[in-house]
Amino acid sequence: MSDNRSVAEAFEELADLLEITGANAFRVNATRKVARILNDYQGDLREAAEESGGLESIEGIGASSADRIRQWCASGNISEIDKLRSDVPEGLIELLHISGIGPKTVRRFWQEAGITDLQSLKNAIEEGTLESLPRMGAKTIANIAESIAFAEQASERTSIGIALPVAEELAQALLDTGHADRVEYAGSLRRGCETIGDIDLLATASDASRLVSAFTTLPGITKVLAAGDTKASIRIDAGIQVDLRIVSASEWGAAMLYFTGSKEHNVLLRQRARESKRRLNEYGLFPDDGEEASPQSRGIEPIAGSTEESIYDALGLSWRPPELREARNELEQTPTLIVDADVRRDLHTHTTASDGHLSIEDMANEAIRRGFDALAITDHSRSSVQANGLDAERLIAHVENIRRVDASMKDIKLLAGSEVDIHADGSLDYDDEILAMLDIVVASPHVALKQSPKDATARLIAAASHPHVHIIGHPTGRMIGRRPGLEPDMAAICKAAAAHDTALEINANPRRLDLCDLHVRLAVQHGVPIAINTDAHDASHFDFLRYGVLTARRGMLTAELCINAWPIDRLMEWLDR
DNA sequence: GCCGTTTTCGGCCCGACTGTTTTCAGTCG
Repeated sequence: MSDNRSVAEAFEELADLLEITGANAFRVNATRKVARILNDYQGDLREAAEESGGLESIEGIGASSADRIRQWCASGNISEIDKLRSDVPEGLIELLHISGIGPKTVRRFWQEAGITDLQSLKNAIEEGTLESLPRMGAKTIANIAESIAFAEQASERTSIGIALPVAEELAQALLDTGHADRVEYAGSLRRGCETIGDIDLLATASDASRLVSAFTTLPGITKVLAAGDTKASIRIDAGIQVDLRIVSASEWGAAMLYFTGSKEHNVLLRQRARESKRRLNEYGLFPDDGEEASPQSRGIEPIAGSTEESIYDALGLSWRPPELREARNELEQTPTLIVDADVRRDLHTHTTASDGHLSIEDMANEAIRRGFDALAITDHSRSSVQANGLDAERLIAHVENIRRVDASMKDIKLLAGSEVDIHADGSLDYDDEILAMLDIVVASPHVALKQSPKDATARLIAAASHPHVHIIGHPTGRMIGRRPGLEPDMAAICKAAAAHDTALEINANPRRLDLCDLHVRLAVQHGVPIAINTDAHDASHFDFLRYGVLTARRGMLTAELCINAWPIDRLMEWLDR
């Protein structure tokens, strides 16, 4: 694990411990914010710690957090966390992460019922000892028991590759009931996050209560968590929670803004509204007259609210693409981000020659069907034995096949390539003379993904500096939620890639999304060319493109820097260089 | 704990829903 992530986790734990001990909520929030900032931080934390005032210059990190980070850098731990750990039973932290149980409840369980972990909570529920606590009725206890059961069998977050199609189906299902006028998904899904906690749907309807009852009786529901006049939550059998909020058309923009988040972005906007004596909530942007009761409940007319644009405009900001609403560089100028339609070709795909499911012809026809002007066939190299990688002899025959099919097809340009393994030491899996005969070389790490950051950096710099390499494929080799992959000094990789005009790939497979959004941002800042490829092994895998584009947009990628979006002549020149 | 062309102290985003109360605390997003 990288230093930055380790310290971020320490601060996350500190926030949990503070919450359980009943610390000031603003202090807890500030601590969580520090954890998030450290997690996003792309610089060298140790370097910043050594520089006088280096840490304090990062917005959101004050003197005491800076001291704690320096302490961590020097000794590997933080004394306040150690102190709290000795006071608070370790098992309480996992209770905090169960839906419906918050810090106050954890604290009461601990201090008033002697509960110290999940098991003792389950025992207390079974023995009925919780009911003696105030404000702890039978229904609350039953809900907690159910949340525990759910948490024990469900994984924490869902891949965007699963959630996005489900959200689109649900939105269509609600429209099909005839009770909704408009339904769209919002939340982390709309922001294009790689994983999502739940699906947020926003709707307009002439009869909200009928839509709520239609929603809570959709097929495939395992539990209705809440059902109010304008808001309802369900859990569906895919194990995902889905929230529906029904608003009027005049509130649509404010609600979309609020429901899309991120929470931190909303806070920024609301702070900005307050600075100019206005008040932003999910019903609109209102003048702030100092009254506590909500303005919409007092019939006050909003300044803006029907569209997101109108609200940003009234706050003196330009509309912000959802992918960039993460409270990172929010005031930075937004370039025109790449869109799906900009991508004209896929430069990393497989066929039956290695571990793909379709022939060269079938892949080419699928690419034509999707409107691509070119397709690179890049089967695995010899070391990827598990993927039926090609030795030099098979590769030469395969290249001949690709060129023969290419000659027979008018509507697409086929590029004969390879996805060449990058060995642990940075050398490649084919000799230079073999590589030289290929149209395109994608070099990817597949093994030795646990090597040290130092070795990983040297390995990837060597590959990015190789004269025959065009693209570094899935640079870290991570699998989301399963393995972290390499953790190189990405800034150093970007410098090498920029110097040698080598592209870094965003592998669009939703299980990978590698580069991740923050690495894309770094690469874009270094002017590194970026490839967005699906790594398709089958026709349906071309659908992954959208996830790659969302990740690219989160990294502020423009079409200009994306080699898949260039005019074909420019690409061919670049490949030939 | 963080922050400051109003403040170095005193603020810190805002509302819906539930379950428990009988006016509201806690949780969530």
